[in-house]
Amino acid sequence: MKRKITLKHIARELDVSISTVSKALKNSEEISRDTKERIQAFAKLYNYKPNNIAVSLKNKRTKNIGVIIPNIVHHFFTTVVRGIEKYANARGYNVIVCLSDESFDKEVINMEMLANGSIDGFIMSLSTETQAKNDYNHIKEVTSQGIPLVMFDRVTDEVECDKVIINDKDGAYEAVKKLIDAGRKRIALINTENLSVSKARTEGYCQALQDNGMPIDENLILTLPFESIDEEAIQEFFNNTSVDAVLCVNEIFAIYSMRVVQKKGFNIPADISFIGFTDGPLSRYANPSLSSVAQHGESMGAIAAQLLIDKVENEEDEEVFRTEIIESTLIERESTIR
Amino acid sequence: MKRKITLKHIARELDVSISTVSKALKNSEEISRDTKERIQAFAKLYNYKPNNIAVSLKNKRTKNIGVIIPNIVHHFFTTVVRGIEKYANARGYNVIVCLSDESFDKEVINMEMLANGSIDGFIMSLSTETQAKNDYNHIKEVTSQGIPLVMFDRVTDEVECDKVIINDKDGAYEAVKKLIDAGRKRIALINTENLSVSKARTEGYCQALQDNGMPIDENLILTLPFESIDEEAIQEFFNNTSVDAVLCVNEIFAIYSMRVVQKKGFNIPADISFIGFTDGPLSRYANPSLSSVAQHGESMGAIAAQLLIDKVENEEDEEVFRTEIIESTLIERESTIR
DNA sequence: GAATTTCACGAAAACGGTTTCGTGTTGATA
DNA sequence: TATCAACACGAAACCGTTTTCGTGAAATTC
Repeated sequence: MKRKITLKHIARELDVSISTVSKALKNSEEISRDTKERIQAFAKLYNYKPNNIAVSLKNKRTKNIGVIIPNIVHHFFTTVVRGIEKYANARGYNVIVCLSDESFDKEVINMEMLANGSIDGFIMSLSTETQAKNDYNHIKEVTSQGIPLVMFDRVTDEVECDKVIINDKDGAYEAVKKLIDAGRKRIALINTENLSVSKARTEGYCQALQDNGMPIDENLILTLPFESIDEEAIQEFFNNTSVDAVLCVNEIFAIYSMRVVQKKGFNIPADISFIGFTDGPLSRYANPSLSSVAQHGESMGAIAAQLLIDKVENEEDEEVFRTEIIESTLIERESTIR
Repeated sequence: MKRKITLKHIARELDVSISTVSKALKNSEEISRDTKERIQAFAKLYNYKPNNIAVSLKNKRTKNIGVIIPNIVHHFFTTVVRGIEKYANARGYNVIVCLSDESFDKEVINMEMLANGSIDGFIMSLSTETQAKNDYNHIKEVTSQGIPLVMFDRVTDEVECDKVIINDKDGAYEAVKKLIDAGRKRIALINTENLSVSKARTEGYCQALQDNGMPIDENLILTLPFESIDEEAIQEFFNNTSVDAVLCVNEIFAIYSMRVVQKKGFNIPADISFIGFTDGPLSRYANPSLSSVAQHGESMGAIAAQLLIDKVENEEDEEVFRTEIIESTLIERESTIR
């Protein structure tokens, strides 16, 4: 077991001081060419790499960014993480991923753990529980310490920070508009409680109906507790409600609903059209494939990472916060008529 | 912006030494009850939390574990990450996730970055490129420095370390056995190049055929470059080959193949049965739903994390390496006949 | 009352780097 | 030959902890 070599070892071995070694490895002008070459050669030979922890302590920069998401077994969030990772890595940062598991308490614990020096900044998306509770003190605590934060997707006005969101309202609006233009009259919405994004999508849905002189029928809206599928509720809904199109705020609701109506003998898209949110593998490989509002998670992640790292590396912290809005894209597939 | 408070601040404020503060906060017997109470009250009031970096430097323990996976937009890997996270968090560890993106170079870079003090140990699954190249020097380098490593799923005999795998061979064997028992005669296999798991599954497939007196027909085996679906190859395969059952080494191949044969007018499972690997959402929500060999990613992650942390926290590093084998489970759904 | 413990705390080293500043040597300049 | 800048390097502080060891004062023992 060969132990990691340190500046001290090199210094002792080459009979120079630690400072000289440090400077030589940084190619400082202060050190003579001869000495630098000796030291650099030796360091290379023994594969010297500075200890990240020591550098972090000294520089008060960890080159780590903390990412807190509600769930990682979730296509959209993974695409975001991938975007963050790629961008952050390219700028020399590592990503520490923590899962809140949709729980307020875990979100708090994770933030506190990471806030004590482990990271230079946060990227996060709120847990459902936090959004339901509407308690953001743990987040304010962190920002008030001067730790940069970027929120994405599930955000809140209660916290002042950079944000990256998709235009959920527009995305839903456009989807519903498409359905209306295709002649659909009874357009249902399946949404979810508490979630900020679900609210925005619902607004877009309503707006589109209104703008086109169609009534908003509460009976056409099914609100489910959360992404865990309440199969009975969905079946009951389609038993009692006649619809010719459905907008779902996520993939799962859509896929499951499609199966339900297919089993009831309806044809998709002839009888009922479907549009979902989150353009994941389920949408792509469903049968029929599902038209979906793409959220562009990867660019969302990249932009979030860029905002964060720019802020981290920018000395003068001008207190100006930006909200980047990413346009969603409707991907049309077999579940709707072109 | 309230800055983080340190031991030094508390010491100065309360007119004691730093050591006294440190000990008092650790409830040391050395410090008088009075002083301890004063210090603890003050620390609580100002919400003192030790700086992780400083503690890490001093203790040579970061309480971070590095996870390197080929891809995060991938159901199986995310379940593993979730298992790791949950277990690690419960034991007070953070998880730094790095993506190799199936690239050898990125795998190397990430390992080197993390190995310089950022983490106490690694959990990883090999990138395809690494498995194809068969070059594991970057990994040996890390283990030779005494950094504990646990490999999962995509592992290699070339590196001595703890491993967690599923019984891929048995999983495939059992699946094929099920198909044979159901009277299938022409059982195809769609697998992938280079991947260790794909090889094991292929062995299981062949073994099951042999054990049941059935020939291994090379024409019934389609080997695809990687998980990116080569649609043409699949279509061509089914155009030229008559089969009554298909085993696929992943979900995507299976889902896509099902669509191909459905479009050709075959009924699943009456005409052709399908079994995939990785029991993800695609399998669950496919139409028909796909029978699949479940890999139990979450327990895999948890076990990997346990092996790692046990090793990290175990002083006497007895050089004994374990390979945990997790039994896979065949989940039967609509794509096969019961 | 002197010697010895016990108590409660502080000084300082250490972790592994970075960085400022000081200093001895050299060669050039007046 | 005295002066001085340039050069090349080292000493030491510092980041925020932990931990060992030392020590003065009080309490105990003889």
